[in-house]
Amino acid sequence: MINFKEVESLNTLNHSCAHLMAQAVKHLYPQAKFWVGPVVEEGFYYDIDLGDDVIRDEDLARIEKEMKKCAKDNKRIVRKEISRDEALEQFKDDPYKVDLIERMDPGTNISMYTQGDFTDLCRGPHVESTKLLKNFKLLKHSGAYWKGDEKNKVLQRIYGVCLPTPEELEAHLKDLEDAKMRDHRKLGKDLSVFMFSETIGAGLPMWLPNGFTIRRILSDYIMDKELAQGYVHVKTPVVVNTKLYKISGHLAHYKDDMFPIMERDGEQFCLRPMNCPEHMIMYRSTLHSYRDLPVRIAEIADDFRFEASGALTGIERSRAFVQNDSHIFCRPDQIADEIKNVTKLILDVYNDFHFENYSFRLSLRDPENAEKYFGNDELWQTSEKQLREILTEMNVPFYEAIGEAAFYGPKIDVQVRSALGHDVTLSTIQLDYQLPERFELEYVDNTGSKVRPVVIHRAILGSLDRFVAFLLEETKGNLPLWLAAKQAVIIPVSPEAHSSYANEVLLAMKKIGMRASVDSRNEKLGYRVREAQTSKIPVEVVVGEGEMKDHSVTVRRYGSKEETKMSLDAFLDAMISEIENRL
RNA sequence: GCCGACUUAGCUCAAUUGGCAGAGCAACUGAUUUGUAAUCAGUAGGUUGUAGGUUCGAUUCCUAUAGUCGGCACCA
Repeated sequence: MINFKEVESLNTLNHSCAHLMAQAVKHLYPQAKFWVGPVVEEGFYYDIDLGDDVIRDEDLARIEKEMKKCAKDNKRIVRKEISRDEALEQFKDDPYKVDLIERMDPGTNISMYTQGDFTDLCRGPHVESTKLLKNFKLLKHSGAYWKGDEKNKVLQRIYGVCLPTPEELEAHLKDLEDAKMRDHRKLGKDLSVFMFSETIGAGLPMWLPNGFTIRRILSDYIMDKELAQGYVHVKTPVVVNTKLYKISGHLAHYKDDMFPIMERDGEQFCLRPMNCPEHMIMYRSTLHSYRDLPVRIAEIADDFRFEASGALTGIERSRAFVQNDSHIFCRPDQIADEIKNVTKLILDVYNDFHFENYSFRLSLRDPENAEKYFGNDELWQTSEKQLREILTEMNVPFYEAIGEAAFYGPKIDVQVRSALGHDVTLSTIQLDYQLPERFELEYVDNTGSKVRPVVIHRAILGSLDRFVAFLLEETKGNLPLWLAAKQAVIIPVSPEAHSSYANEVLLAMKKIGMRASVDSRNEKLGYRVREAQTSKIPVEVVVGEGEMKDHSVTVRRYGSKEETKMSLDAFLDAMISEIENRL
């Protein structure tokens, strides 16, 4: 997908197109006042105050029409510089422009761009003339809080995209359409992976047999990896007494994101939004020697968060999900090694899934919002520095993001992009000095005194739900053999004559642990082949007269037209190898 | 939660200005016994998301509500 922000020529083109749109909007809505119109990865947008008016779907076509008119005029786009004071005077009736100008340094000149009857404050640069802006499309519109603060007025935001030629525009719009085809919500429905029901409730997914099979394979896979790395697995309850979250601080910091509290016999309970506090209690239940650390407690844990209704996105963000969670309790001198091991595990797992499109993000606190976070400045600076050094030392490329930290500590997140372009966190590693303090965790050091350990929170697959969402989108629903819910279908050419041999083949495949079935329905071969293909089943085995005679199979793989006849034994060996090597 | 939109058979979609709600696929029944992407015929399937209202009459107009979608905000 094109990144309009990073390609310089497209950046200029799209920013100029934002001005063209503003000009058209001004023609149609004379009361319009303009905030900012930046270029973003997907094109451009402009935030506009229309007074009491709002943009509706049908308005986009009207605005597009007016833009075409403005572009046809072929107006030159002219730059002019004025002083800050002159600018303040000229825009004194526009509170948005005044706000922008006042935040610039006194003494700096301010540039303005004019095209025909429209002038806007802008840093530029712009294209020469409006006639270069003919190949655009307004994509969507929405309300957007001024300055991103929900206490502020809702402005009207209109998104669009502009390309140099009609052909490129058409191709780009086609790409956007295609992306929708691999949206995990569509694939999940088409392939019967999961479902939602209005009667069950919004954001509460139900995993269908296919989906459950995939999840079971994933959780077995990750638990085996963890066992090999010295983790221990536990199970803790999803309903807990709220006093647990009073100690952890979640009740103060997180209550809005939790399901409502339940009361019975004078006690309060809640559905857990995460399981860290329970692991703290579990650690605290026994005495720990410095020799025994690190203790790595892991759980495939059901968690519940009352996500805002507008935030729900299939199984990518739901209200009930399962985390592949762990808490590592270690000595301060073990932090670096532990974080390195977790990072290595993440890279190892991503390699097994053949993921390539991900990036490491160092998530830091926003010092301007210090009250949102626990702990003192010095501790934050030390731990942020520590994570930065580890990533640098490991040669893992990363970027830094201010304001993305957890309230108790900085994080290393692994970010991926969904089919529709959302930036979501898959894996996470979090350094935490706060919970050990709040739960008064201890271990006995080599002098016999009690010392506080450090906690590292980490999730490799993140949540199994979100992981499956990403997996479906990355593979377009065409899962590798080891993960496919149904790995093979065996089709007897004639259900009557060849079913018994087909069942013999099935038995052999089941013996090597494969998930397969025989399709002996009273349908033509072509019909059954078609259904196997549209269900994206990786392996299709056809058996008829010939195969029966020499104990062989004819194999066709998903997405391929090639038919390969081989002995049953050779076929089984190939399957075993492919599954074991996770190809 | 906020702004905008959508919701018709199991699925994908139709239904002219308010006038008897349709199609394809799937399901079921029968015939057909199949060599790599849809064999033929028939049957059944709906309080048009839900609850109100306007009207002689509502899938269509209005109100509320639920769910979904696109953004915004949120996202340990």
